[in-house]
Amino acid sequence: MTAINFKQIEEKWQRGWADAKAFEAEISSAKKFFFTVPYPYTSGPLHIGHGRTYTLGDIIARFKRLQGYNVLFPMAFHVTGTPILAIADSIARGEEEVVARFKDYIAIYEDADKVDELINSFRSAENVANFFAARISADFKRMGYSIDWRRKFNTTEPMYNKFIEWQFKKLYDKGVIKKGKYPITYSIEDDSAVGEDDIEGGDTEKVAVIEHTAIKFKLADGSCLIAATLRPETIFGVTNLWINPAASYVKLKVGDETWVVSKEAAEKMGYQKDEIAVSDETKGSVFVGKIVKELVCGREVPVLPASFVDEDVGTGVVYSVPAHAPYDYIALEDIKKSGSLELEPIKIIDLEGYELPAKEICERMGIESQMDERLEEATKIIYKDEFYRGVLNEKCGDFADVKIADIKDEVKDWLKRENIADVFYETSRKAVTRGGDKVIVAVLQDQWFIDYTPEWWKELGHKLVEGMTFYPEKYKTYMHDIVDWLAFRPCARKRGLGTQFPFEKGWIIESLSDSTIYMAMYTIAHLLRQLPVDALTEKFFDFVFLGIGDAQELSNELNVAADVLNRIKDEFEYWYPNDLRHTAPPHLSNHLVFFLMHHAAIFPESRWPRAITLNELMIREGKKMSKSKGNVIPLADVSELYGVDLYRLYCAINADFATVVNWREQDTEALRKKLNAVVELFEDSIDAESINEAELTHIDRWLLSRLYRRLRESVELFEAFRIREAGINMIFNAMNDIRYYEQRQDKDRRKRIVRAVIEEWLIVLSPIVPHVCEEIWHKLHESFISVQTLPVLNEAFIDDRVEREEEYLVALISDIKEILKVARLEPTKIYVYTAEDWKWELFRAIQDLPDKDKIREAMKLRKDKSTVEFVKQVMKSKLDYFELGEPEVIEREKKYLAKEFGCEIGLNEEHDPKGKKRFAVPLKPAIFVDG
RNA sequence: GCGGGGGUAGCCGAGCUGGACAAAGGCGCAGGACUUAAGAUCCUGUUCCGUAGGGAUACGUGGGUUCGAAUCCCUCCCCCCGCACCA
Repeated sequence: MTAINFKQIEEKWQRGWADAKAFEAEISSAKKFFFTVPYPYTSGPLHIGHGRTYTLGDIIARFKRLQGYNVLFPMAFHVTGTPILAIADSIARGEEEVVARFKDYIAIYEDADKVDELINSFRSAENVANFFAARISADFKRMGYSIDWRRKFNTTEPMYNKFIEWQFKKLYDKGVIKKGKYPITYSIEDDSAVGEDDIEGGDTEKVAVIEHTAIKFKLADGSCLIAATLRPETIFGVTNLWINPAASYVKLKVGDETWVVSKEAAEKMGYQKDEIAVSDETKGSVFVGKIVKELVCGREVPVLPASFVDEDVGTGVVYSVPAHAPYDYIALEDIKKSGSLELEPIKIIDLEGYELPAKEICERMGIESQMDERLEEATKIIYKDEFYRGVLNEKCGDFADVKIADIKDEVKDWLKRENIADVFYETSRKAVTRGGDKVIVAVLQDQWFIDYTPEWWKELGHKLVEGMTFYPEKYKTYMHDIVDWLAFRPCARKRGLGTQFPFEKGWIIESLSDSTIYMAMYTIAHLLRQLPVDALTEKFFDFVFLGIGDAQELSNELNVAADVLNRIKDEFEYWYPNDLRHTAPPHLSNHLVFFLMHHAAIFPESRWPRAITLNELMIREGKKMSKSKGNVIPLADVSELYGVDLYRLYCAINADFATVVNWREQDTEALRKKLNAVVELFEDSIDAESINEAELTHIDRWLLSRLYRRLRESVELFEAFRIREAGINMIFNAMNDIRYYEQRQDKDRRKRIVRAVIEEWLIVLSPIVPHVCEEIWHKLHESFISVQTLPVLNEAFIDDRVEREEEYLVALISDIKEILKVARLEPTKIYVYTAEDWKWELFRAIQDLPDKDKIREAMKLRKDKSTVEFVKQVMKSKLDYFELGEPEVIEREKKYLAKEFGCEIGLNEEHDPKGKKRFAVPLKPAIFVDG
């Protein structure tokens, strides 16, 4: 027997499929199945984790093909957005880390001598995108995915731009494209918004926009010192303000008020507020010693100096609550040490376990200096504790006796209403762009949004979700929640690759908003290429997608033949809607919900998506895969390292959709052995002489029954997307059946039995491991297994009786073994006693009765003490009733039993020295061992 | 915080619409078969007790519901994930 060269057959059949155009889908009279997975973003190589989703997708597509569907499984590439641009910019700037990373990426695919030239070309975003798009499509071909590549496109192509414009016009007409204010992370230097990809370390440590409350404290001259805080509820406990004497402060004209904040804060505010004027720069020391009035209770408090105040965080002014803020407490102690100041903390929060929380936490942690880094930690502990467990006390007016967690927002809103406070946005941490410029928060005054809040839209969304199938099912409820939660979403940006926003110059459509109904493009992409871009007008898409307008009129207008227009429309109408979208749960609250909502808004119900399946992610050796950990295996290396079919099998079998797959080297080895065993079994059996029904023995029939049953179950499992169970059934369980058979029979005969089911087996298995199945199939047939339809399984061979007889035998053997083990006997003869007829009769009569009635009914039928004992035994043994000619079965298998135990077997003989016979119940014979 | 998921034998991991569950499968470990040997493969065992097919104890913790709970309800402890404009 020759071992299969996996790599060689992968290439052979992939070429074969491509040459035969096996997966190019055309309109036909057959029932269609339009299947999509998300197009990959082409900013780098894909790894085995990404591969899981695409692989399971391909398995589903292949299975649907077996079911006789005309399957369309297309693919495209996502290019729009900022990351690719950010990468190209970084490389153009010569950022070492990025350059090194992309050199590594190139080296995955290309020879070392080409790397420098290619990395040079990566200064252009387009080249980055094209390079990876080409490599990823090669990867996908190497994974054996059954994709129709003719419909490939990318999201920066002119025809795609036209399509997106159309989509936005439809939404605009519905009145959901709106303008409004919105805080974003922003670079002053670049004069533009910055995303996670633009920020230094943004992928590992996110930068969020945090809303601070900026509270006004009135100086004698009428101007206000503005102190920013995350804990506005503590305003009741303020004892003083802190200011950094060395830092610069400025006056700020805001409306008819004058504010004093740090110079840095003033600059930030310039990006958050309309029309403010800056003047009068001074040092913080100028304010030290002044008295300000807090506007809640009207108390007067002093401004004191503090070195911990950072002019570049918040407003550079902090109000002090020494009872509850460790920083404030320590700073106040310092001041007291050096002077004669009479300030005592004002306690406003009751917290179990503390008298004065800030004081006690510092004492417990041994913190004494303003510069102690542990102050940060102390602050976190107190903040959290007080937030969840703390209650505002009687000093807090209307807010007293309420938990902080429940009152915080109300206090904030009240302060704003009373014009005591304003909003100031700050980044969650200090951050710079990859180019080294400071990241601040800016408030865009005219951001474009999609407004998902209209009632009509929510209703349609829920209706759509309700009518869909989700697997795993739990995601349906979850999706309803997401539809409710979805509100306003910015849909355009100033920067990035993408389609021009049609309603205002200078904006690009944001890259998730341009990926919502793109499945529709697959149906017609290959045909649109033959048309001039100018022809792709709003009316054109209205005609194709919505059936609005007349082909002839449109033909005249666009100068495109009417039959071409009709052909395009037919193609769309044949394939749409999307029957199944397979993806991963992280997409639920963004891409998927937009996908659903936009379909609901734009298309009629008949074009709404039908089903969504989702698989969890993949980790490796128990850890998350990430480029920073360096534990990523590129998809491109799978064939070389493992073999594609092994990888596919692992994805299919290792975990259900809802479970994270753990890629473990040790497990891949175990699975490799298993796959090899299956392949060997097929190869070994394929040439065996066929067997005809008359020749079949009991155990032959048993194996056939098992295998056919497994295949039938597997098909059902596939249909329910339970691919893992289907795979286990056809690989592990079936192999166990065969091993068992080989123990009972000889190997040569096994070959003939396997030969009888081999074609069906291969077909059902082929979605998971298409290459090896194709290889073996071709020893019998010319055609591709990948385009077969499911066999009609020979149900007649699925035989309950045969299987139960075998179960009976297995149970008997295991009982005998148990006895031999416990009694430590070397048997000389084993006596088996089957239940007498009267027991069987009673057994049948009482099997369906509830336990409590069994004895009474049995006694009615047979008045004898032994009846009671027998019924008790039956109840205890919990036997499942079925008819079986016990003596016949044992008689038939006497030889096998004798061989198994190496001694003679006596069946229902008189010899019964220990009186075991009376213990026999139906389906559980009594046993006596001589030895 | 809001929302979601989870804790199962030495390890990974199924089961979780309550009963046949001492709990699938894999790995590991032990013994055996095969082999000159190694590897591969196959068989047996892998909580405790038991000289007759049985019993006891077990599925994070502590309670509860039930004739019966890994599975349902509650307490507590611990772990993981998402929270938006970003692909």
